[in-house]
Amino acid sequence: MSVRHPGVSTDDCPVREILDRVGDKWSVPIVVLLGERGHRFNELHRRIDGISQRMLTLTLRTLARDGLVSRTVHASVPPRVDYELTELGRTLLVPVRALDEWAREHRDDIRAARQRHDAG
Amino acid sequence: MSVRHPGVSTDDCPVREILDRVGDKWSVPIVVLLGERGHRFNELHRRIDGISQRMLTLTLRTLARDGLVSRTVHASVPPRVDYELTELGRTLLVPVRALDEWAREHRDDIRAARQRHDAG
DNA sequence: CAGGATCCATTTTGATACTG
DNA sequence: CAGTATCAAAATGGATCCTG
Repeated sequence: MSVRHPGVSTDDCPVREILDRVGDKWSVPIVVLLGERGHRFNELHRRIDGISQRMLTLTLRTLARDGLVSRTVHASVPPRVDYELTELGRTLLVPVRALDEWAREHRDDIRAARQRHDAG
Repeated sequence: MSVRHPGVSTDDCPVREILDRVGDKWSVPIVVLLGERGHRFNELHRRIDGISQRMLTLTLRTLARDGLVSRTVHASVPPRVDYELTELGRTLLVPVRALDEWAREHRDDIRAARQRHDAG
């Protein structure tokens, strides 16, 4: 478990590698919603407050590229595209929810720390 | 547990709030190293591959402001400053390590998905 | 409906040189 | 040793308009 002279580079720090992928502004909200159930494009657009069409497109594209989200085009008029988590994406929900739980438990601690800091 | 019409805004999504804080390029590596033991400034600088003095300073300052890291100045010549996780910071280590574990287990899956995607 | 294409503003990060 | 200060580059995100 221990290493001798552990530098932390991106290569040695897989968690940084995944934060480079889902640490952006919109990936986690998308993953969380898709964890609930599959969604269509505009459904996500409506439910994610503040996201632009552009960022929704880009983020979904990256998530699909990384194998976390699947994109299913139904040949119909009007077009219909469904997004859902892949199996890999669903495994990611576990640590994401752990982080979410931590966040809910400790957001006030962080806010309080900030206020103390900014006051003093 | 369930909500009726759950939009996802930053306010409703605490996990996004903490990713805004530790989702940057250097916070997690720093937290991980400090989770091992306390470190001095240049010790961190040496162990974190590629970080600039400036980013180390800025990131440590933010982590301290958020109450995740403590900064202890020893009045000595040459100066000595020790950084360590606060108790709050240590609790963060739990979900961060969960994410780290996920990353170690699945980084190859993501890489493979990328290659498939970029090939096809 | 589900995007694509442009252009622009902001944020984040890095390089470099200097200091108590 | 542990930072500051300044400047520039790069990544990220948003607004707006257009289309199969």
